[in-house]
Amino acid sequence: MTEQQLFELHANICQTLANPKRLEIITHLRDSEKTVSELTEAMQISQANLSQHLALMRQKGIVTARREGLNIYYRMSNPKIIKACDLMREVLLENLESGAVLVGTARP
Amino acid sequence: MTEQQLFELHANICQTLANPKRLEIITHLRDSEKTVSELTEAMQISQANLSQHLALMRQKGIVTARREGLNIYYRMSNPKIIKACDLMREVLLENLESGAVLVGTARP
DNA sequence: AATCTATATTCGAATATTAGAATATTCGAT
DNA sequence: ATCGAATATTCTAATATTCGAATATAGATT
Repeated sequence: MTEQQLFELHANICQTLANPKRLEIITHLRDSEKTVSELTEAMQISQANLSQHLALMRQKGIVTARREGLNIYYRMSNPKIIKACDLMREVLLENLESGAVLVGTARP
Repeated sequence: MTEQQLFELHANICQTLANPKRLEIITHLRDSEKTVSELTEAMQISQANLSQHLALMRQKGIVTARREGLNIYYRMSNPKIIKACDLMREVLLENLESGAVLVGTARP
């Protein structure tokens, strides 16, 4: 495992966090596991699209799933992810307060 | 500023970290500022491409730059970014040890 | 076994990102 | 003012991501 490969895997994790809906999923899973239905109801997103995001997060090891009857419960697989997100959010808020311009989703 | 907008800006920060070269830049800037030349020599990357990455990181508030004569020194704008990266790296290493499959840059 | 409910997968078009190539800018020295 | 060194920008083709639409699967219920 070269350092370059580690950077690539690390970038993969960041990439998985780099989506507003997935970040919202993470905040919903912050304190407790949730079913897909619960998430669908809590968010403004289609069930299919939510399932796509969850599949991606599963494959990257961000969340884990367990089935219970018809429902599938998702939870964060590692609380450090939440910590990392919190830190980035702090940075964001500090930058906003200091008047930095961070708008725009397209490449600047 | 709605919660949705915050998620988008947050995703923007994650997106900016979601590239192996940019993560490598961050590790090079971990302890001290560096000039573009120093970074170009330390990494396997063209000067033009490095400059592109630095511009993106500047615009997202990840790094800041100061000129001194011909050289431009870059440094991390907020140590919390480094902390967040460290946490994600820890998660990555833990996942690797537990045998998770996280390979592949393409969409899984 | 037929059916219903919850969830997942596949496909495709629109959009975004990446890195190389070429070129431009900025500053210091002569 | 011109030149050279350091850095930045623009353009572009290749590649990757996103989300809706349609469809598929797994388990419960009758």
